[in-house]
Amino acid sequence: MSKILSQLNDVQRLAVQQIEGAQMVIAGAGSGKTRVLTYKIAYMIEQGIDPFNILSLTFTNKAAREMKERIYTIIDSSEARNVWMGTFHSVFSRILRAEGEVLGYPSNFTIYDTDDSKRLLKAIIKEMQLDDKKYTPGIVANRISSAKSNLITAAQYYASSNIFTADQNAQRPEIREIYKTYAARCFKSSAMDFDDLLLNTYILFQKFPEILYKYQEKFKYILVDEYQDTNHAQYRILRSLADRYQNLTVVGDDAQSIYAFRGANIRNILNFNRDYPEAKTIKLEQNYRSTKNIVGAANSLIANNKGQIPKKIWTDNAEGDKIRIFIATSDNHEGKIVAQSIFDNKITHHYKNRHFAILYRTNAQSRAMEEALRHAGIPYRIYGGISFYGRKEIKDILAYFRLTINPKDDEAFKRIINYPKRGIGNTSLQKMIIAANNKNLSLWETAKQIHRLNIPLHSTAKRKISDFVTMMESFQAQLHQLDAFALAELILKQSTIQHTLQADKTIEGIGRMDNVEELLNAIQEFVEKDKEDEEQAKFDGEEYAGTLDDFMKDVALMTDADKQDDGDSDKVSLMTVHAAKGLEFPVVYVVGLEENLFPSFMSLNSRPELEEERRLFYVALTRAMQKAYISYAEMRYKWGELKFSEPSRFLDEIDEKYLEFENRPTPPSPKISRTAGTAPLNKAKPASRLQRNQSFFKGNKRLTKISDVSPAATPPSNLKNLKTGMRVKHGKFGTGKVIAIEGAPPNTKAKVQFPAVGTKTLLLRFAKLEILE
DNA sequence: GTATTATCTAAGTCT
DNA sequence: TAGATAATAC
Repeated sequence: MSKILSQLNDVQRLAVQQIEGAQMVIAGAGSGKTRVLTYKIAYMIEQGIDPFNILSLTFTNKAAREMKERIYTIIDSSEARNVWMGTFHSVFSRILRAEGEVLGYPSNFTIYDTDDSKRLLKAIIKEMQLDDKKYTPGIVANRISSAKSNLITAAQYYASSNIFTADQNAQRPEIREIYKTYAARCFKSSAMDFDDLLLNTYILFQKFPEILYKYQEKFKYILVDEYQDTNHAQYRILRSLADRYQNLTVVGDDAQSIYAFRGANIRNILNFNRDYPEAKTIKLEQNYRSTKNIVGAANSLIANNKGQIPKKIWTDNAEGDKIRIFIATSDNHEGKIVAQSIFDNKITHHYKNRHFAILYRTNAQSRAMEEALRHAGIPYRIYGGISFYGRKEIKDILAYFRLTINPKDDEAFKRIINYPKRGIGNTSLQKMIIAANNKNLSLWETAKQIHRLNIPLHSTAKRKISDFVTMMESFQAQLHQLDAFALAELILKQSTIQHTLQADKTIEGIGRMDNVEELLNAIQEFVEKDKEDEEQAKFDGEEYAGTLDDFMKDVALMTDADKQDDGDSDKVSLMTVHAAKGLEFPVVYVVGLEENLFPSFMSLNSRPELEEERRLFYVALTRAMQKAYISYAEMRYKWGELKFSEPSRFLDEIDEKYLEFENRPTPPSPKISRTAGTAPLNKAKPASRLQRNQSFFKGNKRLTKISDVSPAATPPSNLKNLKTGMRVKHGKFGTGKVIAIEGAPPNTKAKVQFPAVGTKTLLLRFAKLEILE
């Protein structure tokens, strides 16, 4: 038997050996899914299939990189580099850069990230003079995004009476206008947003059969990871690509589908056999990752979902410890408990920092964890949140790069026309925008012709604008003369960004400078790596010159997960459960298991959404190899307010035999005097499990918001008893006297007379007033 | 046009 | 709480 096959179990081997035809692998958590994919590709190459004919779509670019490396070692050859491997978005952007011309896009098109899209939408909404309460960029962006994910173009959206009616009913009839304008503006700027990468690829293949044919011939073998999370657009593209040869392997687990919110359609995996009647289905049910307790707990949890592909996940691994549940008094306390537990585990069981992960539902929860870890001297790394490329200082610099590469990029233009300050303020910019829209020009073209166009601007302003144009043109001229690093340095200097940043000696300023350094390092690394690859690239018939536009190609698609690990870093990982998909850790802490948080309050209205939350928790639990901990806090800061929370219903869904409740530590919980009657949930202190079971979930009645922290709960919010005439202390204004109280909670305001600063009206919710009586 | 201050408002997950 | 925006003063 081939060496490759001998390293697999029977079912895995079956999956690997079937090269031809359609195949669906249902891979339970920890069942060696990646192993199957990796070995299958290795095996295909070993069997003589040309790696150039293989397309492998992974969930992150990092996963692609790691898979390639593993294939190198399995087949002991560098042939693996010729496999096309990457995320849907990165692979399709590559195709669009090569072929997009027929759709009217230059190969240097910009990829707008969410931030760019929302800024543009905001500008459009403002131009159209719509009510920005009804039309928030977020809501509109979601609407447009889901349309695109379902392959509905702006024109189709506009023409559909069903959609229009739906929007009308939602009090947002203008969305079709916004979408239309938005699409036109993006096109004019030679820009695509994330969804466009899919939509346009689809259109490309539809409209140009000869191009589709070319890629069908190229990708005779297609493998897709995390198939349960593909959306309609991805589904349709795959279908057309695989149509000719039907050699399509999809791997996934319906129990781990957690991306419905961005259009993932679980039916894709459920209907695979209908789409490909000849397809073989293979189920990987043995879990190699986790202990019996963890697998058992996860199984008992997920059993609460309906309508799954039936499967029985089991394991041969050791029994392991029961899952321990920590009950904390507050979010900060939760952080301390987790940090303490990590500390203990390190000492007693000799774990390294990198063996731990802390998983949470929302990014905001990371703060309490960070603080506690910092305090305990435990190094950590946060994935996600505001990613590196999302930082303002980085985005500003990237905007220079973008405008250098694609001068039509209006969002980049707006970002940097007055950064660093060069005296072209908002008024001038607005005038330019109006002129640009009237003449149907990009802002760049408008700026270039600023002297010729009839724009009511002062001549000084015009001169400053043309200075800016001259500077940018000098960068553009260097684009293919200098390598990325040299040009980046030049831009930083000439634009005076470097100078501006260096002048800022505050801690944040230094931090920003550090980030810029890091960006430069990344560019430097890229240039060097590119030089190494140059030979190979030439062989591929591509031009890899290590220039800035090369560097920028993938930046927008880069996520934190894709970032190279900074060497031998031994750090605890902090991330959302979503970000943890596909990863595993010896010890996992899942924190914040509270109603309205996990499951999220957004999901409580419908069964499908609740089930998705449950799958999410399932994903979280199954990341753990040896030990899993779950925690929740009885009180948590939300929206700047301390709120009571309830243990998550999911805790009760796990079979109790897998759980072990920590003795409730008894720190001096603040004395709580609940006002009678105001608390519909009379169980702020979930003292016993029994009590919780009886009370917290009755039918599917949505829980009343638990917002009324009673007056005595915390000193800063001890303000319900505030009366006129009282003396209070304010952090900034000093002591003063209350002269009036107005408004109803939560918007109660107090008028306070401060001897030092005069009368102030303060929102009690925010002002930290202290009563001095 | 810009710097500073006050006020508002958002907080779900991601390519 | 923190970041964004509006209002204000310069």
